[in-house]
Amino acid sequence: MPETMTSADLRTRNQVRLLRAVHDAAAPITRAEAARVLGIGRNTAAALVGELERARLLHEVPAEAAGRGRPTTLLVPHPEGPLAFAVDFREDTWTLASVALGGAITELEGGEHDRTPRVFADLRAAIARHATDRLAVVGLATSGPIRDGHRLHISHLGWDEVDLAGLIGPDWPVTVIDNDARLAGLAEARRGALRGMGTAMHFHIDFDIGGTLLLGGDAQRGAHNIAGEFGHMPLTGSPLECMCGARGCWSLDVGANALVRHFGARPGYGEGRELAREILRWAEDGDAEASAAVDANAAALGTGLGALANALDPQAISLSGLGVDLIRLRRDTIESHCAAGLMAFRRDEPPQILAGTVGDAGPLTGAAEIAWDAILAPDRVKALLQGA
Amino acid sequence: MPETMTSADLRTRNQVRLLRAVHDAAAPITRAEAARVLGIGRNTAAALVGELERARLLHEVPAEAAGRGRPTTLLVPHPEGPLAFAVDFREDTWTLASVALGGAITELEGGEHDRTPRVFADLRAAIARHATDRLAVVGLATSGPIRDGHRLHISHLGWDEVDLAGLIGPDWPVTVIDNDARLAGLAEARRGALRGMGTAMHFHIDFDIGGTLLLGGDAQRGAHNIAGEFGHMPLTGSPLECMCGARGCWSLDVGANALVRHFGARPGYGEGRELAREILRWAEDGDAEASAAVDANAAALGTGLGALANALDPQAISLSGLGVDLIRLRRDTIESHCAAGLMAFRRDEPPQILAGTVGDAGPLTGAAEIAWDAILAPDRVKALLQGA
DNA sequence: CCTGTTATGTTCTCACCAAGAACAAAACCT
DNA sequence: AGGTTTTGTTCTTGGTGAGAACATAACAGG
Repeated sequence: MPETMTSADLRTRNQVRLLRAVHDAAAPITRAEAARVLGIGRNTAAALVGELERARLLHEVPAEAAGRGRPTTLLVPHPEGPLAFAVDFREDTWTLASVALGGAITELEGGEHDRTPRVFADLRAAIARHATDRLAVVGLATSGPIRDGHRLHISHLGWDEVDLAGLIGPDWPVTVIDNDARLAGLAEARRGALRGMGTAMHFHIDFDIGGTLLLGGDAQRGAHNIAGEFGHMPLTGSPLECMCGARGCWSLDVGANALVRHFGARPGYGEGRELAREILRWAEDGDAEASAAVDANAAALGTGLGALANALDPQAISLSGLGVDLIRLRRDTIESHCAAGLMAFRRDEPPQILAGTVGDAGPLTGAAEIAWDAILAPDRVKALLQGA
Repeated sequence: MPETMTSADLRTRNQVRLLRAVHDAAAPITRAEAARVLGIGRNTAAALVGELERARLLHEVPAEAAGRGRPTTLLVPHPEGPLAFAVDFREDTWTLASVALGGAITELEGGEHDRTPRVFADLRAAIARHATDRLAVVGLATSGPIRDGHRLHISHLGWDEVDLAGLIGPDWPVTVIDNDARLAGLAEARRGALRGMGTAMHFHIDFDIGGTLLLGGDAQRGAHNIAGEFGHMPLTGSPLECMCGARGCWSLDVGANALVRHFGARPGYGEGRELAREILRWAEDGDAEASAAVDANAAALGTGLGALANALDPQAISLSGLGVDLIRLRRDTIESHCAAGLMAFRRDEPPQILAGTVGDAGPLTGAAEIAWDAILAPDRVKALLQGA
């Protein structure tokens, strides 16, 4: 919302709030319910919805009566309304999906790629194959930090400061981009295990640890858009040098690389992920060596979480990727090491440690969220309303 | 601002914005200037100011003409308008000050105390001595975490979970309270070295390290109001056990306790602070032993800052307390160790490390800010306007 | 000293907004 | 079948900021 507000902006503001209420709700809400939630009168709600319907942003369908009272309507996405596309761009695959208001995801297409920036041309082509005039914004999840929003750095693809302006050109639809770990956290905050929490954290554990601090349902980005490298803090006393250039990083003790290193394999960004999964399976089957590796991983994970909880005081911490397995296999180890790292006075109220509920769809879901954030920006909604 | 807004709330919103513009400005602004800043018309500004003047929130005084054009008025605090009182409650002294809109501080009284919660009765009495009906809100800075906003824990006074409800009773004026390190950071963000920065951090280095993450000019509080214990993360590999209950805390290597420990003195919360200052002086005078202690302190400080910058990506980091001396004496050591702890790709754009400019007045200034935040809350402003 | 320029204050009209009251409608309950 | 409950609809009303037109008070320059 623009700082300055005229009485006309007030209307836009309430319409955005209404759209957000529809988008954020777990299930479709009725018009009367929306009026109650927003604290506005039924008459005003009717007027707002009417305009939004004409602008093809909302659609009213009869709601089956529930109890007494005159039947109302359900607020659902307009069948000809704007759509967000979401792209989950991974190590060697990508997925393109279409996402309606409310967050319903329809997978459109997937593909593999050759790990070169040429893949962006493929993505553009895939988007073009499915795009209609309903496509409003593309949200893209990628790994690696995206400095200042356009300088992409994906170390395991060997992409060093690739300029997104050269990849996402003027022929693209409006595109917003962020990194996968942050978007996975955003997805948990908006639609998953962290919903409704004022202060929370999320960590995605893959080769190493990426994460984000979530405040009021929004992911923090930092001054240069590269916040969230919690894995590169020296929290567990490792003596090793990290690929990132620092020493003793938490990620050296947690994640696929750390698991693999326990088995003497040289950690890197090749088959490490498969081997790590195997190690987890071996540990589950009782293999002693594998169990020790998983124990160490879980312990280091817990230690780091405790340290971070001291500093940032999250209500809960959710995990995705290998973190889900570690919770399943070693919750006690994680929690006891977390508690040991907590300041004593915090131990009676430790952060909840949760497995993410959005799961593998985290980056895609998060990408959809930032795309819809862009669509539901006041200025854009205002333009859509005026155009109609 | 309430989520729900009627057209009347719009007026309040703009009046709050106007008051904030006056409060936040470095120097008094004119009415025409305020209109430009807020993006409203001169007519609207005149109406808003008129109501605020009647409500004794603002006062207009003729501005000496600067260049051409019809002379305008300066917006200054109303001579009979509300005042905030700010209290800086320290280890064994306290200071009470009165703060007008705009942030001008008038020290009223100071005192010593016996380190027992009885001091709160003294504070209440001091406030009563100076209070008039202009007193609106008291802001109080204390050390130690304040869990859930009311459970006070000051380890070096031996206060363990003292309930503020028993100390700040219903006979007190409206009082807001927060801890000194966080408020010092808030002061830097609002009126000091961090002004205008979207993401920044502040650390107050005393016996140990307290700090806060500052986002958009506001200090983060966490889920239980106990965020900011950055000093209790194991960032520098210390093998020692910390008084907090964890192990290896950063604070074991940085701050007065760490300096004192270098000299074989048992760190605690007694004369440590004086000895630490002496060590700094000896180091300045060239004493080798003291220099080594200061070197180690500065190195550990830098290492920790680098780690935190990886995670949170602040634009700048400001320091207060001993941190100011460490910057003065060992900026290079701090910066080189910070750089070594940074991920390599961050090193060409490291966080600025700044000495705080609010200085010793940080907690008091921050306490005044949270008090004025409470006064300038939309609901309160609305009530004041209606009462007039 | 007079006149034009410039920035601001002031007044008035206007489009717009949400609240609220009163009434209508459509379901359920007994 | 009639009362109850919830929501939709309509109309009036008080309030808000924008914008245009004009007034005012300083300065600058001849």
